[in-house]
Amino acid sequence: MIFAASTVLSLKRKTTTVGNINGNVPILPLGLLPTMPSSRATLIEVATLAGTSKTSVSRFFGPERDKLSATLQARIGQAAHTLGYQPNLMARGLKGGGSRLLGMLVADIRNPFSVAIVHGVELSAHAQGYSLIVCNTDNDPELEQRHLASLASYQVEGLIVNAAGQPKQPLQALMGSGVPLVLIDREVGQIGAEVIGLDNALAIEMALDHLVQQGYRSVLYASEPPEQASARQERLLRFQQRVASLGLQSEILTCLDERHAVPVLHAFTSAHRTSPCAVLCANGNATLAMARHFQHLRIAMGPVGLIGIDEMDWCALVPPGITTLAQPTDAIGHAAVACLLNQLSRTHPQHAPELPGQYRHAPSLVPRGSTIVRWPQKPGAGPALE
Amino acid sequence: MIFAASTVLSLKRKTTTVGNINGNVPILPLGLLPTMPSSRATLIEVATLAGTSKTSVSRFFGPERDKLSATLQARIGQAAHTLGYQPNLMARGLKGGGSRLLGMLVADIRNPFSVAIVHGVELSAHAQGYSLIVCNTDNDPELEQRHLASLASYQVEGLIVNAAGQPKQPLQALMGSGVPLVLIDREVGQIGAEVIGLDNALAIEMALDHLVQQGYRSVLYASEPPEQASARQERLLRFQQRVASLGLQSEILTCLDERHAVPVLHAFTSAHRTSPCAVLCANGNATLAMARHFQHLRIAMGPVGLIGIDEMDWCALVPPGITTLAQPTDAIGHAAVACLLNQLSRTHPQHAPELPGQYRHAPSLVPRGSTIVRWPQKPGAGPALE
DNA sequence: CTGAAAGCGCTTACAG
DNA sequence: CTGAAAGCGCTTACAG
Repeated sequence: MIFAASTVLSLKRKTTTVGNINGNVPILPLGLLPTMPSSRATLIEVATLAGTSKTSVSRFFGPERDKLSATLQARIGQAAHTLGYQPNLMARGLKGGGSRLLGMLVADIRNPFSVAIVHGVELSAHAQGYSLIVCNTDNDPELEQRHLASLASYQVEGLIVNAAGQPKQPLQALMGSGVPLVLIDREVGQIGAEVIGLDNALAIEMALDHLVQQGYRSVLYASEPPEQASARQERLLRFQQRVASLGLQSEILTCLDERHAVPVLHAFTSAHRTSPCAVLCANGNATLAMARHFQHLRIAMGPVGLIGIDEMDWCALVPPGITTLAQPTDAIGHAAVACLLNQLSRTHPQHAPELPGQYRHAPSLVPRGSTIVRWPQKPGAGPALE
Repeated sequence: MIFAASTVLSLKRKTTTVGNINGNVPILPLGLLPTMPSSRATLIEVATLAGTSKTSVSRFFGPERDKLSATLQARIGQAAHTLGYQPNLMARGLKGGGSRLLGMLVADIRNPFSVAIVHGVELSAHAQGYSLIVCNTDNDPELEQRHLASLASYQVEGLIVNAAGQPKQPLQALMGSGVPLVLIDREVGQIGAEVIGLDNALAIEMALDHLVQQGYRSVLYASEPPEQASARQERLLRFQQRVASLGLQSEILTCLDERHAVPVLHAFTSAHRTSPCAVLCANGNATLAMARHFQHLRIAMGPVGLIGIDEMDWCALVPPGITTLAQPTDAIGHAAVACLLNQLSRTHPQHAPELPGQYRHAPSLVPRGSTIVRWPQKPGAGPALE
């Protein structure tokens, strides 16, 4: 009888045929396919094949296609097709046709929220005929500077920045040379660019109102260190204001490391046995960390409330479900692109000036078991800690 | 009384007037900063300021910098600095210096596994001086074709493709025109490009060995539909082989929708009350779906085993913790870039030919409560359903 | 060690 | 409606 021989990993890994294949790269059939074009077709080849000029071919692929006669259009289309021609966007960008590239700087690509925003931006950008270079800065200000320089090198037509540090100089330089800029979620100094993101004040209000409605009377606010990130600052500030005006007891935790946070959480819940207390997490990372700490301390969610900004796909899975405020990430991404293109349209008035959407977006409350409890009959009694 | 209002940040930021600001975009101070360069500096301006030729400036920013005298280098460096010069990579790419751009196609950017791979690729690419254009295809073959065309337009020097469909034609065309290509996780026809990813056979073996060791005697395999995705096929195939040779009872589920999967899961666990049974999930999506179904049916994890390929940050959070096989995503991303650059070095022998790492990577088992159970004393008895 | 010149693939006035 | 020509910012033989 096998009595839980846990953790015995038998990675026999011997010759599963799939060993490490070093050095010896298989030879690719590159030179072996003489029928393949050895390099991409160019404008001039299309022109020659179609029996016309470069100018006309260029027009065919630009906004002036209508000015070509039907027959010419047909010939060019035919030639381009048989050659598999794709305009070289780098060359186009060089001459003034615009690179049709947008750059995006993301502070932490492994954050699901960031990814959701990138996804929204990408959808919107592609819908407008732009491609997107995404650079992840891993919250490293130095790397951020390098990426910014690199994006400038690629002649991006616009920049969407979720700042890691405060790259005020480089951004100002870019704006000075006419590159439209929008910020996502975080401000950078007084740089005069639009910041698009969550309506942070509203989110905090919604969270606190919900907690109050559910009967919680004291709140521990859990956030990563707020310096440098304006969204965190806005949320924390509003929390402080609101908690005061609601007459709630409160405490603030700005370091989520287990060593620091677990004792704080423990002390907080212990101190508030006489009336229901809850934890409000400033973002997804905080929610993840605090959920772990709840588990570590075997604190039951619900009896001690837990609510967090940012919805994640596992929030419903952790019993009894974690209440969240979901950010409208697609809308935010869309607004960022719209705002960018709107700026672009000042320079290139041929594009219709799109209305930028709103800049501060309302979250939506997703109530779950972690904040929904039937308190014991006796009013004023502490939460059942089952 | 405010209980420990620690860390009171006085973020004055007073007008938190974060309402919906519609239409009315604030005017940017673009024209108001006459000291700013109205556009990016060019090679020729640097040359003029440094009192030298374009050629020398170009050399200064290329691999031939050493060939310039120390004084000339100093002068050029100085001039470039004061002008804030950044080489225009699009122009460089045009002439033959290489675009220094890599393209990456991702089937589903919202999948944490994909994001982790992108992150690894990005790290590695930047370390080698390349930038990365990431295009997400949302598993849409048509969109995939468009993105491929678009990447070609940007003259990427190499392509990393996590295929959504079977874009054999376009990829072959690209390879034909000399663009290095590596595939991630999924094959595309018999296209002759390296596939980099998990050692799927090994992963399945490790999962089954672990389950057997833990005393489970029958296994339900849960996967998204395997057509089109070679990794899914490889995993499924190995499961079938292995389960046969181990003499396990098994069942296969290839539709994870609640309507379809929940009854199957219910029937499976009901049919195997007499000996411990477990569910093996083919990837992170499957794990998420099946965890939901467990919850829906109130099946206790552990007594009914649950193990999945792909580690996710919440797996430890769902009690009693979900056992996973973590993919070494950074290594996979790194291998992809190395393989690409290795191909590139054939064409440009000045680069040292890097050794490609291995192509099939071993996962690592992360054992948790969902597969670790102390079975009841009586051997042969069913799992305790607490 | 340094530079004049040609050319990468495209766009855009300018002229028919 | 169509095309010849100049030029975008850079690199790279080729000559000194």
